[in-house]
Amino acid sequence: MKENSLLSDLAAYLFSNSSDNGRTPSERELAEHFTVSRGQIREALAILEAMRIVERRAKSGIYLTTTEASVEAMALFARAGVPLDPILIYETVELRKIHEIKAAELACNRATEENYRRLRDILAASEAKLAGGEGLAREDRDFHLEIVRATKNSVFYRVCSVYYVMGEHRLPIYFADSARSRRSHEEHIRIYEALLARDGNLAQALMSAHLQGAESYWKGLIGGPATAAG
Amino acid sequence: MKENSLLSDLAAYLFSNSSDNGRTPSERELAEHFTVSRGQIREALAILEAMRIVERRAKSGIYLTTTEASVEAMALFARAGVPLDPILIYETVELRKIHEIKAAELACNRATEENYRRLRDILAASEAKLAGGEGLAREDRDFHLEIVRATKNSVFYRVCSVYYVMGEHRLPIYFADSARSRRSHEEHIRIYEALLARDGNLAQALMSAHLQGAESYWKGLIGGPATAAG
DNA sequence: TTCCCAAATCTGGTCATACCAAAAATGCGA
DNA sequence: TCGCATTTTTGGTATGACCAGATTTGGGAA
Repeated sequence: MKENSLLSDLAAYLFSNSSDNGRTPSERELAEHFTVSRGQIREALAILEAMRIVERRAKSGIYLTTTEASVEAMALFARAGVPLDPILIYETVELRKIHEIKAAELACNRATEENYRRLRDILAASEAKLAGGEGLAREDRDFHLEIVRATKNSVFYRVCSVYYVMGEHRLPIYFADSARSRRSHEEHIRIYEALLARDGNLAQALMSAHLQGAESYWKGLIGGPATAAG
Repeated sequence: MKENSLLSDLAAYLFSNSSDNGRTPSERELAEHFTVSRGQIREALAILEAMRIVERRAKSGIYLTTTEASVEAMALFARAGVPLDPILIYETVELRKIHEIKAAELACNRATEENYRRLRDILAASEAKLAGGEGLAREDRDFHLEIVRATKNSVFYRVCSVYYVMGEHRLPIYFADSARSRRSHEEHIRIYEALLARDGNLAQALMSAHLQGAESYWKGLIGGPATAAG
Protein backbone atom coordinates (compact mmCIF):
# COMPACT_ATOMS: atom_id res chain seq x y z
CA MET A 1 0.00 0.00 0.00
CA LYS A 2 1.29 3.42 -0.87
CA GLU A 3 -1.70 5.21 0.55
CA ASN A 4 -2.21 7.89 3.10
CA SER A 5 -2.27 6.08 6.41
CA LEU A 6 -2.24 9.25 8.48
CA LEU A 7 -5.68 10.01 7.14
CA SER A 8 -7.27 6.79 8.31
CA ASP A 9 -5.27 6.67 11.52
CA LEU A 10 -6.34 10.19 12.27
CA ALA A 11 -9.98 9.42 11.56
CA ALA A 12 -9.87 6.41 13.85
CA TYR A 13 -8.18 8.45 16.55
CA LEU A 14 -10.74 11.22 16.30
CA PHE A 15 -13.59 8.78 16.76
CA SER A 16 -11.95 7.28 19.83
CA ASN A 17 -10.91 10.54 21.40
CA SER A 18 -13.79 12.93 21.13
CA SER A 19 -15.83 14.29 23.97
CA ASP A 20 -19.59 13.99 24.33
CA ASN A 21 -20.29 17.03 22.22
CA GLY A 22 -18.11 15.61 19.45
CA ARG A 23 -15.20 17.91 20.07
CA THR A 24 -11.89 16.32 19.19
CA PRO A 25 -8.38 17.13 20.41
CA SER A 26 -6.89 20.29 18.96
CA GLU A 27 -4.67 20.39 15.89
CA ARG A 28 -1.63 20.95 18.06
CA GLU A 29 -2.38 17.96 20.23
CA LEU A 30 -3.03 15.78 17.20
CA ALA A 31 0.23 16.88 15.65
CA GLU A 32 2.07 15.93 18.80
CA HIS A 33 0.29 12.58 19.10
CA PHE A 34 1.14 11.55 15.54
CA THR A 35 4.56 13.21 15.67
CA VAL A 36 3.94 15.18 12.53
CA SER A 37 3.71 18.88 11.89
CA ARG A 38 0.51 20.84 12.24
CA GLY A 39 0.49 21.27 8.48
CA GLN A 40 0.13 17.53 7.95
CA ILE A 41 -2.73 17.39 10.39
CA ARG A 42 -4.43 20.31 8.73
CA GLU A 43 -4.14 18.69 5.31
CA ALA A 44 -5.75 15.51 6.60
CA LEU A 45 -8.44 17.48 8.41
CA ALA A 46 -9.21 19.40 5.25
CA ILE A 47 -9.97 16.12 3.53
CA LEU A 48 -12.01 14.80 6.43
CA GLU A 49 -13.99 18.01 6.40
CA ALA A 50 -14.64 17.76 2.66
CA MET A 51 -15.86 14.22 3.31
CA ARG A 52 -18.23 15.54 5.96
CA ILE A 53 -16.55 13.53 8.70
CA VAL A 54 -15.53 16.51 10.78
CA GLU A 55 -16.38 20.16 10.93
CA ARG A 56 -13.77 22.77 11.76
CA ARG A 57 -15.06 25.79 13.60
CA ALA A 58 -12.73 28.73 13.51
CA LYS A 59 -11.14 29.51 16.83
CA SER A 60 -13.34 26.96 18.53
CA GLY A 61 -12.32 23.43 17.66
CA ILE A 62 -12.80 20.38 15.50
CA TYR A 63 -16.06 18.49 15.83
CA LEU A 64 -17.22 15.15 14.55
CA THR A 65 -20.10 15.54 12.13
CA THR A 66 -23.36 13.98 13.23
CA THR A 67 -24.61 13.32 9.70
CA GLU A 68 -23.51 10.31 7.77
CA ALA A 69 -20.11 10.60 6.13
CA SER A 70 -19.93 10.44 2.34
CA VAL A 71 -19.46 7.30 0.30
CA GLU A 72 -16.24 8.84 -0.86
CA ALA A 73 -15.01 8.61 2.69
CA MET A 74 -15.61 4.89 2.61
CA ALA A 75 -13.72 4.63 -0.65
CA LEU A 76 -10.90 6.69 0.77
CA PHE A 77 -10.55 4.45 3.79
CA ALA A 78 -10.81 1.31 1.69
CA ARG A 79 -7.99 2.61 -0.48
CA ALA A 80 -5.92 3.40 2.57
CA GLY A 81 -6.24 -0.26 3.53
CA VAL A 82 -8.76 0.11 6.33
CA PRO A 83 -10.88 -3.05 6.42
CA LEU A 84 -14.46 -2.13 5.71
CA ASP A 85 -17.22 -3.09 8.11
CA PRO A 86 -18.81 -6.26 6.66
CA ILE A 87 -22.22 -4.70 6.96
CA LEU A 88 -21.10 -1.85 4.75
CA ILE A 89 -19.84 -4.34 2.19
CA TYR A 90 -23.18 -6.07 2.13
CA GLU A 91 -25.02 -2.78 1.85
CA THR A 92 -22.76 -1.76 -0.97
CA VAL A 93 -23.52 -4.93 -2.89
CA GLU A 94 -27.24 -4.35 -2.46
CA LEU A 95 -26.88 -0.83 -3.78
CA ARG A 96 -24.68 -1.96 -6.61
CA LYS A 97 -27.43 -4.31 -7.73
CA ILE A 98 -29.92 -1.49 -7.80
CA HIS A 99 -27.58 0.64 -9.85
CA GLU A 100 -26.23 -1.80 -12.31
CA ILE A 101 -29.46 -3.57 -13.14
CA LYS A 102 -30.95 -0.22 -14.02
CA ALA A 103 -27.79 0.70 -15.89
CA ALA A 104 -28.09 -2.41 -18.02
CA GLU A 105 -31.62 -1.42 -18.99
CA LEU A 106 -30.70 2.16 -19.82
CA ALA A 107 -27.62 1.03 -21.71
CA CYS A 108 -29.81 -1.01 -24.02
CA ASN A 109 -31.43 2.18 -25.21
CA ARG A 110 -28.41 4.42 -25.25
CA ALA A 111 -25.29 2.41 -25.98
CA THR A 112 -23.36 3.58 -29.03
CA GLU A 113 -21.04 1.70 -31.34
CA GLU A 114 -18.17 3.10 -29.34
CA ASN A 115 -19.51 1.43 -26.18
CA TYR A 116 -19.98 -1.89 -27.94
CA ARG A 117 -16.48 -1.71 -29.32
CA ARG A 118 -14.99 -1.10 -25.91
CA LEU A 119 -17.03 -3.93 -24.41
CA ARG A 120 -15.70 -6.26 -27.08
CA ASP A 121 -12.16 -5.12 -26.36
CA ILE A 122 -12.65 -5.78 -22.66
CA LEU A 123 -14.07 -9.24 -23.33
CA ALA A 124 -11.10 -10.02 -25.57
CA ALA A 125 -8.71 -8.86 -22.87
CA SER A 126 -10.54 -11.04 -20.35
CA GLU A 127 -10.19 -14.03 -22.63
CA ALA A 128 -6.46 -13.43 -22.85
CA LYS A 129 -6.10 -13.07 -19.10
CA LEU A 130 -8.08 -16.27 -18.55
CA ALA A 131 -5.86 -18.13 -21.00
CA GLY A 132 -2.85 -16.87 -19.09
CA GLY A 133 -4.36 -17.99 -15.80
CA GLU A 134 -4.59 -14.44 -14.51
CA GLY A 135 -7.38 -12.85 -12.46
CA LEU A 136 -10.04 -10.65 -14.01
CA ALA A 137 -10.31 -7.93 -11.39
CA ARG A 138 -9.48 -5.07 -13.74
CA GLU A 139 -11.48 -6.43 -16.65
CA ASP A 140 -14.51 -7.03 -14.47
CA ARG A 141 -14.43 -3.46 -13.30
CA ASP A 142 -13.95 -2.16 -16.82
CA PHE A 143 -16.82 -4.23 -18.17
CA HIS A 144 -19.27 -3.13 -15.54
CA LEU A 145 -18.27 0.50 -15.67
CA GLU A 146 -18.44 0.54 -19.46
CA ILE A 147 -22.09 -0.45 -19.21
CA VAL A 148 -22.69 2.39 -16.80
CA ARG A 149 -20.84 4.69 -19.17
CA ALA A 150 -23.18 3.56 -21.92
CA THR A 151 -26.09 5.10 -20.03
CA LYS A 152 -24.60 8.46 -21.06
CA ASN A 153 -25.20 9.71 -17.56
CA SER A 154 -21.86 10.87 -16.23
CA VAL A 155 -23.16 11.29 -12.70
CA PHE A 156 -24.27 7.69 -12.78
CA TYR A 157 -20.76 6.76 -13.80
CA ARG A 158 -19.23 8.80 -11.03
CA VAL A 159 -21.43 7.14 -8.43
CA CYS A 160 -20.71 3.63 -9.62
CA SER A 161 -16.98 4.24 -9.84
CA VAL A 162 -16.90 4.45 -6.09
CA TYR A 163 -17.79 0.78 -5.72
CA TYR A 164 -14.75 -0.23 -7.63
CA VAL A 165 -12.50 2.16 -5.81
CA MET A 166 -13.80 0.60 -2.61
CA GLY A 167 -13.29 -2.91 -3.90
CA GLU A 168 -9.78 -2.31 -5.24
CA HIS A 169 -8.29 -4.61 -2.61
CA ARG A 170 -11.10 -7.14 -2.43
CA LEU A 171 -11.78 -7.77 -6.12
CA PRO A 172 -8.47 -9.53 -6.84
CA ILE A 173 -9.31 -12.00 -4.06
CA TYR A 174 -12.73 -12.66 -5.51
CA PHE A 175 -11.23 -13.37 -8.92
CA ALA A 176 -8.38 -15.48 -7.64
CA ASP A 177 -10.68 -18.47 -8.18
CA SER A 178 -10.28 -19.35 -11.84
CA ALA A 179 -13.58 -21.22 -12.08
CA ARG A 180 -15.37 -18.17 -10.75
CA SER A 181 -13.51 -15.96 -13.21
CA ARG A 182 -14.49 -18.20 -16.10
CA ARG A 183 -18.13 -18.25 -15.10
CA SER A 184 -18.18 -14.51 -14.59
CA HIS A 185 -16.65 -14.01 -17.99
CA GLU A 186 -19.27 -16.15 -19.67
CA GLU A 187 -22.02 -14.21 -17.98
CA HIS A 188 -20.43 -11.01 -19.24
CA ILE A 189 -20.62 -12.37 -22.76
CA ARG A 190 -24.31 -13.07 -22.41
CA ILE A 191 -24.93 -9.64 -21.01
CA TYR A 192 -23.06 -8.11 -23.89
CA GLU A 193 -25.22 -10.01 -26.35
CA ALA A 194 -28.37 -8.79 -24.65
CA LEU A 195 -27.10 -5.23 -24.82
CA LEU A 196 -26.29 -5.68 -28.49
CA ALA A 197 -29.81 -6.98 -29.11
CA ARG A 198 -31.06 -3.96 -27.13
CA ASP A 199 -33.22 -6.31 -25.10
CA GLY A 200 -33.72 -4.32 -21.91
CA ASN A 201 -35.60 -6.97 -19.98
CA LEU A 202 -33.11 -9.70 -20.77
CA ALA A 203 -30.15 -7.46 -19.95
CA GLN A 204 -31.70 -6.62 -16.60
CA ALA A 205 -32.38 -10.24 -15.81
CA LEU A 206 -28.90 -11.35 -16.76
CA MET A 207 -27.27 -8.56 -14.81
CA SER A 208 -29.40 -9.38 -11.81
CA ALA A 209 -28.39 -13.03 -11.93
CA HIS A 210 -24.78 -12.07 -12.48
CA LEU A 211 -24.66 -9.81 -9.45
CA GLN A 212 -26.49 -12.41 -7.43
CA GLY A 213 -23.26 -14.37 -7.58
CA ALA A 214 -21.32 -11.59 -5.92
CA GLU A 215 -24.07 -11.07 -3.39
CA SER A 216 -24.09 -14.74 -2.40
CA TYR A 217 -20.33 -14.70 -2.13
CA TRP A 218 -20.30 -11.82 0.32
CA LYS A 219 -23.30 -13.10 2.20
CA GLY A 220 -21.55 -16.39 2.71
CA LEU A 221 -18.48 -14.55 3.87
CA ILE A 222 -20.10 -12.21 6.33
CA GLY A 223 -23.42 -13.54 7.51
CA GLY A 224 -26.11 -12.14 5.28
CA PRO A 225 -28.90 -9.60 5.36
CA ALA A 226 -30.18 -10.41 8.82
CA THR A 227 -27.23 -8.51 10.21
CA ALA A 228 -27.45 -5.77 7.63
CA ALA A 229 -31.13 -5.18 8.19
CA GLY A 230 -30.66 -4.75 11.93
CA MET B 1 -21.90 31.88 1.07
CA LYS B 2 -19.37 31.05 3.68
CA GLU B 3 -17.75 28.34 1.64
CA ASN B 4 -14.29 27.64 0.43
CA SER B 5 -13.97 29.63 -2.76
CA LEU B 6 -10.25 29.01 -3.09
CA LEU B 7 -11.04 25.39 -3.71
CA SER B 8 -13.30 25.99 -6.67
CA ASP B 9 -11.23 28.86 -7.99
CA LEU B 10 -8.18 26.69 -7.83
CA ALA B 11 -9.90 23.82 -9.60
CA ALA B 12 -11.06 26.14 -12.36
CA TYR B 13 -7.58 27.59 -12.68
CA LEU B 14 -5.98 24.18 -12.87
CA PHE B 15 -8.26 23.14 -15.71
CA SER B 16 -7.45 26.29 -17.66
CA ASN B 17 -3.73 26.26 -17.01
CA SER B 18 -2.50 22.74 -17.49
CA SER B 19 -0.20 21.56 -20.23
CA ASP B 20 -0.97 18.78 -22.70
CA ASN B 21 0.18 16.05 -20.36
CA GLY B 22 -2.10 17.41 -17.64
CA ARG B 23 0.65 18.96 -15.62
CA THR B 24 -0.46 22.03 -13.73
CA PRO B 25 1.53 24.96 -12.37
CA SER B 26 3.59 24.21 -9.28
CA GLU B 27 2.38 24.81 -5.74
CA ARG B 28 4.65 27.83 -5.45
CA GLU B 29 3.27 29.38 -8.62
CA LEU B 30 -0.30 28.71 -7.54
CA ALA B 31 0.36 30.26 -4.16
CA GLU B 32 1.68 33.37 -5.83
CA HIS B 33 -1.19 33.54 -8.31
CA PHE B 34 -3.84 33.36 -5.60
CA THR B 35 -1.78 35.44 -3.15
CA VAL B 36 -2.07 32.85 -0.43
CA SER B 37 0.51 30.74 1.32
CA ARG B 38 1.71 27.42 0.02
CA GLY B 39 -0.01 25.78 2.94
CA GLN B 40 -3.41 26.98 1.75
CA ILE B 41 -2.71 25.65 -1.73
CA ARG B 42 -1.59 22.33 -0.32
CA GLU B 43 -4.75 22.00 1.75
CA ALA B 44 -6.92 22.62 -1.27
CA LEU B 45 -4.84 20.24 -3.38
CA ALA B 46 -5.18 17.53 -0.74
CA ILE B 47 -8.94 17.77 -1.11
CA LEU B 48 -8.81 17.81 -4.90
CA GLU B 49 -6.61 14.73 -4.78
CA ALA B 50 -8.99 12.92 -2.44
CA MET B 51 -11.74 13.76 -4.93
CA ARG B 52 -9.68 12.25 -7.73
CA ILE B 53 -9.46 15.54 -9.58
CA VAL B 54 -5.70 15.81 -9.44
CA GLU B 55 -2.80 13.54 -8.64
CA ARG B 56 0.26 14.78 -6.82
CA ARG B 57 3.49 13.09 -7.77
CA ALA B 58 6.28 13.63 -5.29
CA LYS B 59 9.07 15.81 -6.59
CA SER B 60 7.50 15.86 -10.01
CA GLY B 61 4.35 17.92 -10.12
CA ILE B 62 0.57 18.08 -9.96
CA TYR B 63 -1.39 16.41 -12.72
CA LEU B 64 -5.03 16.49 -13.68
CA THR B 65 -6.64 13.08 -13.34
CA THR B 66 -7.97 11.57 -16.53
CA THR B 67 -10.71 9.52 -14.88
CA GLU B 68 -14.03 11.00 -13.93
CA ALA B 69 -14.02 13.02 -10.73
CA SER B 70 -16.20 11.83 -7.88
CA VAL B 71 -19.77 12.88 -7.18
CA GLU B 72 -18.46 14.35 -3.98
CA ALA B 73 -16.43 16.74 -6.08
CA MET B 74 -19.64 17.96 -7.69
CA ALA B 75 -21.21 18.40 -4.29
CA LEU B 76 -18.17 20.24 -3.08
CA PHE B 77 -18.25 22.68 -5.96
CA ALA B 78 -21.98 23.14 -5.65
CA ARG B 79 -21.52 24.02 -2.00
CA ALA B 80 -18.77 26.43 -2.88
CA GLY B 81 -21.25 28.22 -5.09
CA VAL B 82 -19.99 27.04 -8.47
CA PRO B 83 -22.95 26.83 -10.83
CA LEU B 84 -23.38 23.24 -11.93
CA ASP B 85 -23.44 22.34 -15.59
CA PRO B 86 -27.15 22.03 -16.51
CA ILE B 87 -26.49 18.64 -18.03
CA LEU B 88 -25.13 17.43 -14.72
CA ILE B 89 -28.25 18.68 -12.99
CA TYR B 90 -30.43 16.76 -15.38
CA GLU B 91 -28.34 13.64 -15.00
CA THR B 92 -28.55 13.97 -11.27
CA VAL B 93 -32.32 14.14 -11.38
CA GLU B 94 -32.45 11.03 -13.53
CA LEU B 95 -30.25 9.20 -11.06
CA ARG B 96 -32.22 10.47 -8.13
CA LYS B 97 -35.34 8.96 -9.64
CA ILE B 98 -33.65 5.59 -9.93
CA HIS B 99 -32.54 5.76 -6.34
CA GLU B 100 -35.55 7.10 -4.62
CA ILE B 101 -38.16 5.02 -6.38
CA LYS B 102 -36.27 1.94 -5.33
CA ALA B 103 -35.83 3.38 -1.86
CA ALA B 104 -39.58 3.83 -1.53
CA GLU B 105 -40.09 0.18 -2.36
CA LEU B 106 -37.45 -1.06 0.07
CA ALA B 107 -38.70 1.28 2.77
CA CYS B 108 -42.13 -0.37 2.57
CA ASN B 109 -40.55 -3.60 3.75
CA ARG B 110 -38.08 -2.22 6.21
CA ALA B 111 -39.41 0.98 7.76
CA THR B 112 -39.68 0.90 11.53
CA GLU B 113 -41.95 2.82 13.87
CA GLU B 114 -39.06 5.18 14.43
CA ASN B 115 -38.99 6.02 10.72
CA TYR B 116 -42.73 6.56 10.60
CA ARG B 117 -42.56 8.79 13.61
CA ARG B 118 -39.87 10.95 12.05
CA LEU B 119 -41.79 11.16 8.78
CA ARG B 120 -44.83 12.37 10.71
CA ASP B 121 -42.71 14.96 12.50
CA ILE B 122 -41.35 16.20 9.20
CA LEU B 123 -44.81 16.43 7.68
CA ALA B 124 -46.00 18.37 10.71
CA ALA B 125 -43.07 20.73 10.41
CA SER B 126 -43.88 21.18 6.71
CA GLU B 127 -47.43 22.05 7.56
CA ALA B 128 -46.23 24.70 9.99
CA LYS B 129 -43.83 26.17 7.47
CA LEU B 130 -46.54 26.28 4.81
CA ALA B 131 -48.87 28.06 7.21
CA GLY B 132 -46.14 30.59 7.87
CA GLY B 133 -45.56 31.07 4.16
CA GLU B 134 -42.06 29.69 4.33
CA GLY B 135 -40.29 27.42 1.84
CA LEU B 136 -39.98 23.70 2.34
CA ALA B 137 -36.41 23.13 1.19
CA ARG B 138 -35.19 21.62 4.43
CA GLU B 139 -38.34 19.60 5.08
CA ASP B 140 -38.31 18.22 1.54
CA ARG B 141 -34.76 17.03 1.98
CA ASP B 142 -35.53 15.56 5.38
CA PHE B 143 -38.58 13.72 4.09
CA HIS B 144 -36.83 12.17 1.14
CA LEU B 145 -33.74 11.24 3.10
CA GLU B 146 -35.80 9.73 5.87
CA ILE B 147 -37.29 7.33 3.35
CA VAL B 148 -33.83 6.38 2.22
CA ARG B 149 -32.84 5.94 5.83
CA ALA B 150 -35.78 3.59 6.24
CA THR B 151 -34.15 1.20 3.78
CA LYS B 152 -31.69 0.47 6.60
CA ASN B 153 -28.89 0.67 4.06
CA SER B 154 -26.49 3.31 5.29
CA VAL B 155 -24.51 3.31 2.06
CA PHE B 156 -27.71 4.07 0.21
CA TYR B 157 -28.23 6.97 2.57
CA ARG B 158 -24.71 8.24 2.04
CA VAL B 159 -25.13 8.19 -1.71
CA CYS B 160 -28.45 9.98 -1.69
CA SER B 161 -27.26 12.63 0.73
CA VAL B 162 -25.02 13.94 -1.99
CA TYR B 163 -27.97 15.08 -4.09
CA TYR B 164 -29.16 17.30 -1.33
CA VAL B 165 -25.73 18.67 -0.63
CA MET B 166 -25.55 19.51 -4.30
CA GLY B 167 -28.96 21.09 -4.30
CA GLU B 168 -28.45 23.14 -1.16
CA HIS B 169 -28.54 26.38 -3.13
CA ARG B 170 -31.09 25.38 -5.73
CA LEU B 171 -33.76 23.79 -3.56
CA PRO B 172 -34.82 27.02 -1.83
CA ILE B 173 -35.49 28.50 -5.26
CA TYR B 174 -37.59 25.53 -6.28
CA PHE B 175 -39.67 25.83 -3.14
CA ALA B 176 -40.03 29.59 -3.28
CA ASP B 177 -43.25 28.96 -5.23
CA SER B 178 -45.87 28.36 -2.55
CA ALA B 179 -48.26 26.50 -4.84
CA ARG B 180 -45.48 24.09 -5.73
CA SER B 181 -44.62 23.67 -2.07
CA ARG B 182 -48.20 22.89 -1.21
CA ARG B 183 -48.52 20.33 -3.98
CA SER B 184 -45.23 18.73 -3.06
CA HIS B 185 -46.33 18.50 0.55
CA GLU B 186 -49.57 16.79 -0.39
CA GLU B 187 -47.69 14.27 -2.48
CA HIS B 188 -45.46 13.61 0.49
CA ILE B 189 -48.51 12.83 2.57
CA ARG B 190 -49.74 10.30 0.04
CA ILE B 191 -46.32 8.69 -0.14
CA TYR B 192 -46.25 8.46 3.61
CA GLU B 193 -49.60 6.72 3.60
CA ALA B 194 -48.41 4.19 1.05
CA LEU B 195 -45.34 3.50 3.17
CA LEU B 196 -47.51 3.06 6.20
CA ALA B 197 -49.70 0.58 4.29
CA ARG B 198 -46.48 -1.11 3.19
CA ASP B 199 -47.75 -1.03 -0.37
CA GLY B 200 -44.52 -1.22 -2.34
CA ASN B 201 -46.02 -0.79 -5.78
CA LEU B 202 -48.09 2.20 -4.79
CA ALA B 203 -45.17 3.82 -3.00
CA GLN B 204 -43.01 3.41 -6.09
CA ALA B 205 -45.66 4.82 -8.36
CA LEU B 206 -46.30 7.81 -6.12
CA MET B 207 -42.61 8.53 -5.71
CA SER B 208 -42.12 8.27 -9.44
CA ALA B 209 -44.90 10.75 -10.11
CA HIS B 210 -43.60 13.01 -7.38
CA LEU B 211 -40.10 13.15 -8.81
CA GLN B 212 -41.51 13.62 -12.26
CA GLY B 213 -42.45 17.07 -11.09
CA ALA B 214 -38.86 17.94 -10.28
CA GLU B 215 -37.68 16.40 -13.53
CA SER B 216 -40.10 18.45 -15.59
CA TYR B 217 -39.09 21.57 -13.74
CA TRP B 218 -35.42 21.12 -14.53
CA LYS B 219 -36.10 19.97 -18.06
CA GLY B 220 -38.08 23.12 -18.66
CA LEU B 221 -35.29 25.17 -17.21
CA ILE B 222 -32.41 23.67 -19.11
CA GLY B 223 -33.56 22.02 -22.27
CA GLY B 224 -34.27 18.40 -21.54
CA PRO B 225 -32.83 15.00 -22.18
CA ALA B 226 -31.90 15.57 -25.81
CA THR B 227 -28.94 17.59 -24.58
CA ALA B 228 -28.16 15.22 -21.79
CA ALA B 229 -28.16 12.17 -24.00
CA GLY B 230 -25.71 13.70 -26.45
C1' DT C 1 24.76 18.59 -36.12
C1' DT C 2 23.13 14.96 -33.12
C1' DC C 3 23.14 12.42 -29.02
C1' DC C 4 24.17 11.35 -24.29
C1' DC C 5 25.31 12.23 -19.68
C1' DA C 6 26.48 15.15 -15.63
C1' DA C 7 25.39 19.30 -13.20
C1' DA C 8 22.09 22.88 -11.94
C1' DT C 9 17.35 23.67 -11.07
C1' DC C 10 12.67 22.72 -9.86
C1' DT C 11 9.18 20.22 -7.25
C1' DG C 12 6.45 18.09 -3.84
C1' DG C 13 6.90 16.64 1.18
C1' DT C 14 7.77 18.10 5.71
C1' DC C 15 8.90 20.84 9.68
C1' DA C 16 9.41 24.90 12.91
C1' DT C 17 7.87 29.35 14.25
C1' DA C 18 5.10 33.30 14.66
C1' DC C 19 0.98 36.34 14.72
C1' DC C 20 -4.04 37.23 14.63
C1' DA C 21 -8.66 37.39 16.41
C1' DA C 22 -12.34 35.13 18.29
C1' DA C 23 -13.98 31.46 21.21
C1' DA C 24 -13.58 29.10 25.47
C1' DA C 25 -11.92 28.54 30.02
C1' DT C 26 -10.55 30.67 34.22
C1' DG C 27 -10.74 33.23 38.26
C1' DC C 28 -11.70 37.21 40.77
C1' DG C 29 -14.91 40.15 42.98
C1' DA C 30 -19.58 41.18 44.30
C1' DT D 1 -23.24 31.49 44.20
C1' DC D 2 -23.32 34.26 40.26
C1' DG D 3 -21.61 37.52 36.68
C1' DC D 4 -18.14 39.58 34.28
C1' DA D 5 -13.37 40.66 33.01
C1' DT D 6 -9.02 38.46 32.07
C1' DT D 7 -6.19 34.83 30.45
C1' DT D 8 -5.61 30.83 27.67
C1' DT D 9 -6.71 28.05 23.84
C1' DT D 10 -7.86 27.35 19.06
C1' DG D 11 -8.26 27.44 14.20
C1' DG D 12 -6.54 30.37 10.14
C1' DT D 13 -2.70 32.06 7.82
C1' DA D 14 2.02 33.37 6.39
C1' DT D 15 7.20 32.92 6.09
C1' DG D 16 11.22 30.52 5.61
C1' DA D 17 14.03 26.50 5.39
C1' DC D 18 15.70 21.78 4.20
C1' DC D 19 15.44 17.27 1.86
C1' DA D 20 15.77 14.14 -1.95
C1' DG D 21 14.28 12.70 -6.16
C1' DA D 22 12.48 14.22 -10.77
C1' DT D 23 13.20 17.33 -14.46
C1' DT D 24 15.59 20.33 -17.22
C1' DT D 25 19.66 22.19 -19.07
C1' DG D 26 23.86 22.60 -21.26
C1' DG D 27 28.19 21.20 -22.65
C1' DG D 28 31.16 17.71 -24.51
C1' DA D 29 31.76 13.59 -27.35
C1' DA D 30 30.74 11.15 -31.62
